[in-house]
Order: sequence, then structure tokens, then C-alpha cells
Amino acid sequence: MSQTSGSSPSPQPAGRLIRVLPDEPGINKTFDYILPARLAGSASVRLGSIVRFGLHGRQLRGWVTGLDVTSAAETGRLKEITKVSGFGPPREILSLSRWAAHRWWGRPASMLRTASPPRSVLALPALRPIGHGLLPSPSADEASSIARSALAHPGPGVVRLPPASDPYVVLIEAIRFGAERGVLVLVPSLAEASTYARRLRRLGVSVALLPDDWARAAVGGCVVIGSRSGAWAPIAHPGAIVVLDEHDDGYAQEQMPTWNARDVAVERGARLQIPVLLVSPVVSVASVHKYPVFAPSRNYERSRWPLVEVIDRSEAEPWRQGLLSDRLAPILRSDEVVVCILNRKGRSSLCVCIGCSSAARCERCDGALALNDADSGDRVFRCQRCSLTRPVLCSSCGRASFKNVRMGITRAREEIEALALRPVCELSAESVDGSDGPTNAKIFVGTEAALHRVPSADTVIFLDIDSELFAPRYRAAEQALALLARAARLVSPAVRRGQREGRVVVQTRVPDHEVLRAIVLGDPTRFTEPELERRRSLNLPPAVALAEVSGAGAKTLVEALRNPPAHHDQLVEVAGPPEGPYLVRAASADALATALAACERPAERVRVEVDPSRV
DNA sequence: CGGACAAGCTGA
DNA sequence: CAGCTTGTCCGG
Repeated sequence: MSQTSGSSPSPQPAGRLIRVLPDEPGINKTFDYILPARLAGSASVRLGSIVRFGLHGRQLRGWVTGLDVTSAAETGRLKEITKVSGFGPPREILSLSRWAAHRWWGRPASMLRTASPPRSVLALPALRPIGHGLLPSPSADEASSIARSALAHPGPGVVRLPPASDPYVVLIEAIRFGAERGVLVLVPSLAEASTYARRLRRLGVSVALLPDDWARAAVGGCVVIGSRSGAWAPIAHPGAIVVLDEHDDGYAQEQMPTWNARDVAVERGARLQIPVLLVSPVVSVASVHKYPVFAPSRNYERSRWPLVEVIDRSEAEPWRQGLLSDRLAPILRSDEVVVCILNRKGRSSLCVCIGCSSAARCERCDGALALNDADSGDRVFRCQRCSLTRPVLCSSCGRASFKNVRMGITRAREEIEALALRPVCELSAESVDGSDGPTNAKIFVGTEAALHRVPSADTVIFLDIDSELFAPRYRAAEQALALLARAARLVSPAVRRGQREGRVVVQTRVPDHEVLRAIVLGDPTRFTEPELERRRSLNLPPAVALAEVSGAGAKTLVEALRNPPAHHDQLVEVAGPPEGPYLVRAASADALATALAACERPAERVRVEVDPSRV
């Protein structure tokens, strides 16, 4: 580096001034630093780039949020950053992260972490043309034509496609539409993402599969496929966005800020004024409320829902009869692949002593004891009926080792095996595939997770759909419909490679429930339309916006919300013992976010779940 | 977040 | 008043 000429009077900082946002949950503040010219990569530092710097004796990572800034701090106090780590989210994502932080009461840093590459990216690969010339020529199929109608409208549009209709054709239309700008595609799971990526690559289409192909996605001009975090993909100017199975709850981030990938995608599309296709067989009530719907003809849709058999158990003596109707016998005794779904949520689990096999019961009320984590961090028994807690010790043999028996599933399995006269494999989220059952079993039993673990089936049986329909959550029926749609896809010819169509069987005591009518008739509007009316009259989302506020600082925050400084949005706070959780309601998501933003963050910990899933 | 520094508590 | 804990502030 050459010496600066002596004629320069003022000591200029040796480099550009940049502003950085630390990747540190506790620091919601930007800092100004000098970017020394000598640092490798300093020439290519852009907004969003990832850098390292010392702050208060610590080495932190952060994002560049300002270039060539005029700093309020005195120049003498400014320090140099220590390293340029590489590419980060593009500038569009910086402002999107600020929007999402406002919308879900979070911080931009948590969004930017999701938007950043999994490993540092020092150089981007060359642009690989998307290859839309390789696409099949436009099809007259109804699914393709409604996709084209939706693409003709910039902004969000719902594309309702029945379960047996392959959404792949929508991708093809979107790629054709997006052309060389590329397309962003979101799917609920990584497994599905890689399936679509493989299918498109077979055509010769250029695909970036997130999170691995982050750098290729940053180059743009290709098909970028990701799951929830894909909403933050670095592609700067796609020509269209497609969200497959937009109703899927997997798009909602469970941790705190509880952002939803579908909503982020819609916002991205609105900023770019490009179409956002929300594709689903059972469109979410929220999307039906907010966006125009493009649906195929009644005949097309009905014919692509499977046969649904509703077994009415309302007449049966409810508590004497077992779990299974006699009408299931022929199905279970056939040689079909059958998946039985039983919701374990809300059913008591049972702990059995590893030594003497006796069940752990409560001394006070004889209820079943469940293993719980005590405040001290130790495992204790807690009675599920009377909440009495006691140490984990067997009252018969004194041992301290117990195993948790999933009573619902285990009992169901025994009953099914007795009726089916053939082996039954238990599937749960915990069990490893096939390791705990005979590998040749063609009857599976499990919770709804089983629907994600079996690729296809002849028959899916919901042993007790009522526990889903009437679960104590305002979206229970909507979620039950989503579950049924998933089952419908499992038995559809689309995933069964030409095999005959399967069927879905539900056991219920409410055979006339709108959700069941909807799937029997292959018409989800039979549910969504009256449901939307109900939500409106009950002041539930999507007609209003909700947030659940809990934790030590909840009281402080809720009090601040109750005494608004000067904003006009009326806020109602409902529910709750003095310590919460509180339910905050506002006219719209925006009103809710604005009201929350007007409050100071309490010093104590608070959890604010915007768009809560459990209420 | 985590270090710095200030204010508060204890024991001789 | 040293020696320690607890709390609040601020970082470039």
C-alpha cells in the first residue's frame, strides 16, 4: 500500500464507513465501523454482506445495513471491522426483515439469520440459464389453465387444486411465466422440495435447492426451491412465487418471532408486483378471506378427491364398544396397505416400570402419572388428573426406571391386530422406520405423523376424527380438513403411480360435520365459506388478528397495551389470570403490530405469539 | 448479549 | 471499608 501524499491535511479514515447490525439476539442496534481497503473482499461488500467485528471485547458477526454512512460517532472512536465473511441476504431482504420484525414482534436479526447462507459464501457461481425452452408445451389441462389465469394477476392468488391433481403443472406454468427472471417455490418440507427439484432437473431446468444451493439462488434466474426458510431465499427479482400446500402449518415458525412463510412470500410478491400463487387442495380460511380464488370446474375438482367413507358411530353404544367398527373388518383383513390414524393428543399416557411392568398410578386419586420436568430440572411424576407430583419411583418394586407407553396407539394396535388377523406396524414420530415392527406389515397405525412417514396407501382410516374436529383450538376443524387432504393425497393415483385409487375412511359421531361433507363431496368451500362466516361473527382470525402474551413481563406489556399513548386502534385484551397468558385482539395484523410496536419492551421476559396456533 | 461500573449488603 | 453481590447501562 502506497503512502498517502503529505499534502492531505485532514486524517481521513483508511477505508469506507459502514453500518452493521450484530447477529446477537440481545443487541438490537446498529454500529458504525471502518471497512479497511486492505481487507480481502472489501471491494465486494454490499448491503447485506456478512462481516466480523469487535464489540466491547467480543468478536461478533453481523450484516452490513449501511454503506458510506455519515456516522454520529466521533471518527477517532471508530474501529475497523476484522473480516469480510462473504455474501449475505440481498438488500431487498434487509427491508423485508424489518417488515417481518414489525409484523411478528421480532427483531430483524432473527429474520436475517434465517436469510443468511448456511456456510460462508465468498464467490457466486456463474448464472446458469433457467432453460424454460425445455418445458413441455402449454397444456389444456384445467390445473394448467387456472394457474395461467392466476399468473395473469400480479399479487397473491389462491389456486385450489384437488388432491389427485399434481401441482407440478402449476410449477411448469409459473416457470414459463417467470422466464429468465426465475421463480421462487416454497413447499412444506425439505423432502418434497428435493422431489420437485429432481423432477425439474430431469427436464434440464436450472434449480437451486435450498438451503444447500444458497449461492446459486443468490445469482437468481433459476428455480429456487425451499421449505419454510425459503421465504427468505436470496433471489432478488423472481418473476413469480409459488407456495405449494399454502394451508400447511409447517409454514409457521414455532419459535419466537412466529412468522409465516406464506405471509412473507405474499409480502415479497407485493413489493415486486409479481404473482404469488397459493396452491392447495384445502385453502386456508385466512387466504380465502384475503385473496382471490382460482378454482377448477366442479366436475374436475370432485373427480380428483378420493372416495370417502364415513362410518357413523353416533348410534353405537359409545363407551362399551371398542375403537373399531365392524365395518372396518373387511378392509383390515384384505391385503391392502392400510394406514390407521389415531390422535394421541389429549389422551393420557401411561408410565410402566421397567422392572415389574406395573403402571405408575397416583396415590391420591389413582390417576395415571406422567413423566414431567420439574422446575429443578429433575424428572418427576405428575398426576394427569390431580397434578400431585412425586419422585420417579415404582411403588411395587422400588425401581426408578420407567418407560412411557403411548396408550392410545398401543391399545389401538392390539385391537386392530385382533380384528385384522395380520401384523400391524406402529408408526410414530419417535420410532425409526420399520425398526419396531415387522417389515412386511401392510397395516400401519400411528398419529398424524404417520401420514408423513408412509409414501402411499390403499386406505387411510381415521379411527377418531372427532378428536381432531373438536380439539379445543379455534382452527381445529380447519386443521382436521388439512389432515384429511393429506390422507387423500396418500391414496390418490398421483402418488401411486397408476395404481387404482384408494379411499379414506373416517369413524365419527358427527357424520354431518361440514368438514366431512366437504371431503365427501370434494368441495372444500362447503367448509371454508361457513367457517369464514363463523370466524367473522366470533371475532376470530382472519377477521381479526390475535396475539398470545405470556411470561414474566406479560403483565407489564398488556398494561401498556391497555393504556395506549395516542393510537386510534381499539384493542381488546381478553382472558387470563393475572399472570397470563393474555390474548390480545386487534382489527388487523397491522393494527396489532403497530399497537405492540408502540409499547416498550418490558425488561422481564415476554413471549408474544402473533397469530397463535394453540388458542 | 456480556463487560464495566455503580450502588447496596455483610462482616470485622 | 474491603470484598462481594445485584442492577443498569452501553457498545462504534
